[in-house]
Amino acid sequence: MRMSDLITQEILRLLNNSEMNIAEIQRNELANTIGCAPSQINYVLSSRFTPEHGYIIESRRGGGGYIRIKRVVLSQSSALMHIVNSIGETIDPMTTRIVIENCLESGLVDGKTARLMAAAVSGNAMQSVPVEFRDYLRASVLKHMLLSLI
Amino acid sequence: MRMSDLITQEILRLLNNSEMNIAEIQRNELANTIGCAPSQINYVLSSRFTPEHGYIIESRRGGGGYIRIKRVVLSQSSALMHIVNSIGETIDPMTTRIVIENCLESGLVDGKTARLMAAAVSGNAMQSVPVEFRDYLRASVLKHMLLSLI
DNA sequence: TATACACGAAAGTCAGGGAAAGTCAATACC
DNA sequence: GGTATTGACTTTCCCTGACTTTCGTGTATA
Repeated sequence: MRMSDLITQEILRLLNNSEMNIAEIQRNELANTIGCAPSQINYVLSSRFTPEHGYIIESRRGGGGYIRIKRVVLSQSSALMHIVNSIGETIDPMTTRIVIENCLESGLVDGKTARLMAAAVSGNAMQSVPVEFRDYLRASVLKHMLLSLI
Repeated sequence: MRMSDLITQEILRLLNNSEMNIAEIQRNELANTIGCAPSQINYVLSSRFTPEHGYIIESRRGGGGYIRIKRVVLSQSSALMHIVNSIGETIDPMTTRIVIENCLESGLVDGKTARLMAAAVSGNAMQSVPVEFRDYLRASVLKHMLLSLI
């Protein structure tokens, strides 16, 4: 069995044992008990516990540091997932506006959130990057924001 | 639990017990009851109770000395304006995190909004633009989002 | 009486070390 | 060719101890 699978298994076990769908680990400790390099943990987290997979990671360095893995429970948020998946590599301002308006109308987000997202991907906000990057950037930022709502 | 967390907790407790949002401590005494080096108190104050975080510190040395921590309460819009103005042309991920956490702790934004903003300016979201633009972009996007809340 | 000075009791500063997580490029394994 | 794995290096955060600065007070002296 592969190391990455062992690590994945262990994290899932912790998540299942938790009422709150939260697993908190110490990187070096876990790496030790499993017997792998600490950085391997990062690899597993960044390849299998991404927001796209329905997980949120937060961490802290230094003494008493930790890594916290939250599993997101899919309910009506699968609608958001659907929207996220429908957004490609790039998105133009017009389509962006439509996506946000749809979210608002379908009640997935409230007015305040919609305005916030619109502000984040507005033309004004993106003037500091060259035109050729903007559609990529807009897609990426929009997707990350939508995922954060899950 | 980390010492810095204990100290933080105790100061917050004192602040919450105070009508005036003022906590007054004696450094050596607090260090003693908690069981840490006195200078550790300074560390906590300078890392978690800064003006950026919405606190003002004043102190006095010598016999009968003290440290006074004041929590500043601003109106929401002026506080947001203040934060926006304090953000320059560029902002690095670290400072960004502090700004957003600050907004959260001071109640300017709720948890959901904080997560949304963090997602919008996360490193992951910005991978599609070259490194040299990211700090400019982050500043711009963050400011636009904050302004949209007013 | 008034001034100066000494001394102790606080808080402040800073360099340094240790503990943890993050990053990345190179390599190994399907 | 893509996925795993590692190790070296970096960054962030925590904590301490030695030393410095500031303040109040008591005391000696002109």
